[in-house]
Amino acid sequence: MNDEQWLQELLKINDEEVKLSDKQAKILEAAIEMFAEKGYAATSTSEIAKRAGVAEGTIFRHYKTKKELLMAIVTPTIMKIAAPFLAKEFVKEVFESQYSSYEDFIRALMNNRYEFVKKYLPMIRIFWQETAFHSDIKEQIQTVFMENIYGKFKRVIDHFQQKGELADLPANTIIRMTITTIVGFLLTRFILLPNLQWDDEQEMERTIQMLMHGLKKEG
Amino acid sequence: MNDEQWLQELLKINDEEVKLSDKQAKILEAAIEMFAEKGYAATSTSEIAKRAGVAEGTIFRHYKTKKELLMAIVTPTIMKIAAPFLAKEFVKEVFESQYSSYEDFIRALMNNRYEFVKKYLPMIRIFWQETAFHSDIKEQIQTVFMENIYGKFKRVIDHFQQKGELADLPANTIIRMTITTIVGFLLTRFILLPNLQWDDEQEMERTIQMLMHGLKKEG
DNA sequence: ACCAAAAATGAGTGATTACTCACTTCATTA
DNA sequence: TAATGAAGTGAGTAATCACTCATTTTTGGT
Repeated sequence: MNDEQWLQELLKINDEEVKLSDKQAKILEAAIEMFAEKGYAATSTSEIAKRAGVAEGTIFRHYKTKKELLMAIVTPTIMKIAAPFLAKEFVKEVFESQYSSYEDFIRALMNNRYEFVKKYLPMIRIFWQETAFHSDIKEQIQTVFMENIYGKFKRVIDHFQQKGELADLPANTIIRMTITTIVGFLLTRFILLPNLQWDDEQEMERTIQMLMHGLKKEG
Repeated sequence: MNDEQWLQELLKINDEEVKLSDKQAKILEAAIEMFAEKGYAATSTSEIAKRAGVAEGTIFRHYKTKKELLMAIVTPTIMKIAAPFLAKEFVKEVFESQYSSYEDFIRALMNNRYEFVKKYLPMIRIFWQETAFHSDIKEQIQTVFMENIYGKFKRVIDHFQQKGELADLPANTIIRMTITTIVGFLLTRFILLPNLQWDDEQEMERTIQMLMHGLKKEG
């Protein structure tokens, strides 16, 4: 995958192709790098222009404001973060064929999001950092979660509770604990303590085991 | 507790009393509020001065740079975050009397940190946000963790593993999962989704139960 | 009441900020 | 190849930035 393909893949929503001129791609790349490193507020448009090898005016030809540049990066990425839940056949696949247990489902989810975070780490950094300051980003995330993730996640949990695999805790609690555990691992692994020696496969399997023992039905 | 007492309590290290003039306290209060709301980089010293009801020059009489003002807030707070582990008798108390099980220990720890986060929420926000950008803050946290927390935490886990209460996972893994679970709950509760209707006591107990089932020795 | 030291002030500093705009260069198609 | 619109440019703008310093005000000891 060449330098621009990954950007195009990240930025396209609903398979709409994104036309990016050479300079535009350079601007986005530079902005992603610098926002991730120093944060949005501490990064100046002149720095972005310099790193992108572009005149400062060129940035404002494509994006009316600096904030609009941030949102152009952030908005499509929210969809990619939610990706595993977006497919129409998602629930059906979980129930009928692909995953015979909640454990398998969690394992697939974790592996999938592990690869995603690894690949788009700078983007994740930007979220981690800027969500706190921009309430509109936070709202977008919450909207996507409620409209695309929550309902499907709940049905998966109902399903495995009825099968007697999961404890009779409220679905909200199980969702929270599952996400917290997965996100907690990924953030620790890639952002908080990336320099430790990690045996990723083993640590993920242990994490899954601890989550499953914690959530399984007793008896 | 009046307006300045909580600040003095937060900022003192090793029980050294902190002398804070009226204006100085106002500056710190204003800075904490604004850094928490908008972030360090997006907060100007003139805004801080205005909110503190103080001339801008006064800030720089007490703190040579804006960064020094940030560190004056952050450094003592790191100690408070680590507080439960700092007492000399800590390990002894855990082993001999106070906690008869890892579950009791975790419950006490979680309740303690719950009250702390609730009380000093703006400070926690500042950490959550600025650790990403200031490597010196991150290093301070890691140093305090390694020197004051890690060793004691490990001994507690060794102890309860020998008693057969905890699974034979590596101590590092158990520490990571325990902290991730507690921090995950507190951040979700107070920062990510503070507006949900939380039954704190019940949700904390569920969280502890899931963690303990996840970590207990099988058999 | 007096004075010296400490604290507080706010106008002023040069640097940097996000953003504009008149202009040039490039790409496409007639 | 000439025409046209889009893409790109960079000097220029007012506003704001962190920080300074000469001056004034407050404080505490006698």
